[in-house]
Amino acid sequence: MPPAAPTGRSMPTARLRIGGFHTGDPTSDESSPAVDVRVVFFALIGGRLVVALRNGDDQLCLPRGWPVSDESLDAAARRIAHDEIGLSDRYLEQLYTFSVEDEIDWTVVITYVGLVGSDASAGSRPGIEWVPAEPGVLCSEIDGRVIDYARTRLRAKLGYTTIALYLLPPAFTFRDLQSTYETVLDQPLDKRNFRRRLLATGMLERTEEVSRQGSHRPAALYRFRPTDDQERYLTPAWDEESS
Amino acid sequence: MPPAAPTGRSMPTARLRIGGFHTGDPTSDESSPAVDVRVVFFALIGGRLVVALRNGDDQLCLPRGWPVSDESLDAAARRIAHDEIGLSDRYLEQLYTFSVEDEIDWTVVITYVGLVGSDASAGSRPGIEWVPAEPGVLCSEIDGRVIDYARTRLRAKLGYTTIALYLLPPAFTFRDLQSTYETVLDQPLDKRNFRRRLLATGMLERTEEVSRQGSHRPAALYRFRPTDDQERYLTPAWDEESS
DNA sequence: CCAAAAGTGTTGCTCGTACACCCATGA
DNA sequence: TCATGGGTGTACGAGCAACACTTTTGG
Repeated sequence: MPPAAPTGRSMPTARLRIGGFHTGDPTSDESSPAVDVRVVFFALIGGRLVVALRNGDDQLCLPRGWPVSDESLDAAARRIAHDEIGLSDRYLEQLYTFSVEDEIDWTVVITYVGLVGSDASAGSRPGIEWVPAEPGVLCSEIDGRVIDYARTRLRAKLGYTTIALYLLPPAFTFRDLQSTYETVLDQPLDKRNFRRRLLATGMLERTEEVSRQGSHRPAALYRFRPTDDQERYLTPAWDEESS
Repeated sequence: MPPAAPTGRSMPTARLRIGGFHTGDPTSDESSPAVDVRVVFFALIGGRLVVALRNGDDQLCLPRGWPVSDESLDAAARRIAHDEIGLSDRYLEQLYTFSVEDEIDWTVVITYVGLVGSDASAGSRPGIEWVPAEPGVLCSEIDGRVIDYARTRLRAKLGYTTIALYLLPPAFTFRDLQSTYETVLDQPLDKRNFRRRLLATGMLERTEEVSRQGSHRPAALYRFRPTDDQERYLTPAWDEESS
C-alpha cells in the first residue's frame, strides 16, 4: 500500500464546511472536507509532452474547480476542461483521489487526466500556460506528484490502448504517430516493427491524402478507425450522471 | 471518456447548489458534498470469491465510514478494515471515486478494494456477512456495481501482479494457488503451465513442509518470497498520510 | 543528381499453450 | 493393491525484436 509521503503545502483557501452526515447515522455535525477536482491536461507541443498550468495563489497549479450539486465528478472535470482549456470533446479519465490538509483546510482532491490535441493549446484560455511535463515542474509539490503519476499512467496505458489518438490531429503520418509514442514513452522505437504492430491492431485507416513537406518522398496520411471503444479498459463502465 | 452510462436509477435529485467557484473566489458558504469511503473486501471461502457486506438501512451494503480530520483516505479505509473486519495488515487499494445524490444527501464516495486471507472471515465482526461476489449481489444497486467493478479489476490485476498472495494463507500448496486463480478468473488453468509460469516469476519459495491430507501423495507447501514490492503497479507511490 | 525521409521482409528467439504419464501416499 | 491427487517434459505456433536497403520527392 502506498507508503506515507509528504503532506504537501497546498493552497490556503478559507473554506469551512459543517456537517458530513450519513445515511442512517445521526451524528451529522462534524466537519467534513471540501471537495475539489483537478485535471492534468496533456498535449504535445513541438515534440514535447506538456501540461496545462494556471496561476494559483503564489505559484502555478493544476486547473481545478469544485463539483456543484447535480453534477457528477466526471461532469465537473469536463466543465473544468471547457472553462480552462476551451476544450470540447476529448479524452478524460479519473486518476486518483487523496486528501490534503493544512492548518486551515481539509480537502479531498479528485484528480483526472485529460488529453488534448496538439492544436488545442491555441484555444486555451489566457492564464493557462503549457509547460513541459518533466519531473520537477514548477508548481506545488502535490500537483507535481499528481503530474508525475499521470504521466506514468499515460505511459503505461499507451501500451495497450488507443489513447494516442487523442494527442494527434485527425490525420497524421506514421512518423507523427511514432513520435507521439516515442515522446510519451521516452524511448526510441523501431520504424518497421512499429508500423507492423500498429497496422496489425486494425485501428488505422489509410486516407487518400499525403503530407508533402520537405524535399523528400511524401508520407501517407492515416486516421484512426471509428472503432474507438477499447480505451475504456480499467475504467468503470458506469458513472452516474446525476442531473 | 466514460460515456454517459446507465444513469443509475438511484437518486432523483432535489438539492441545489449554486455556483462552482474557483481559487480566489471567496464565496465560501455553499453546500458541499459529504465524503464517504467504502471498501469491497474479498475473501475466498469454500472455493468461492466472497465479499463482506453489512446491514444498511434496508438492505445489505458495503462496509463504510467517513474520513476524519487528520486522517488520509487510505488511513480511513484501513480503519474501516479494522473496525468492520477485524483485519490487521492486508492489501488495500483505491478503486474509484464518484458522487451520489438523492433528495437528501450529496455524497462523494471513494471506494477501495481489500483482500483478506481466507481465514480472516472467522475474525470478522458480527453484523458482517460474506456473500458470493457474483453479479446481482443483494445490496444497493450502486454498491453492486462497485463490487462488479472491483471484481473486474481484481481479475485483471491477478494477471500481472502477486496480489493472489493476500487471498491465501502464509503457506499453501500449488493446488491452493491454482484454485485461487481459477476462482478469481473463473476459468480452468493447465496444471503444468501454471506451475511453470508461477515458478518462473521467482515469487515462490518451497518450504520444507508438506500438506498431508487424504490418501494420496502429500503436497509441498510454498510461500511467497518477501519480494513483495511489485503489487503496486498503477498505484501512486505517494499518498499523503496526514496526521 | 543529391539530400532526406518514406516505405518494405526475413530471421531468431521467447513465451504461451496443448497434451499424458509416473509417483507417493493412506486406506 | 487401489484410488487419489501430486508432480513432471516436450513440441508446436504466435508474436516480438533486431536489422539494411530501395523508393520517391524537392531543390
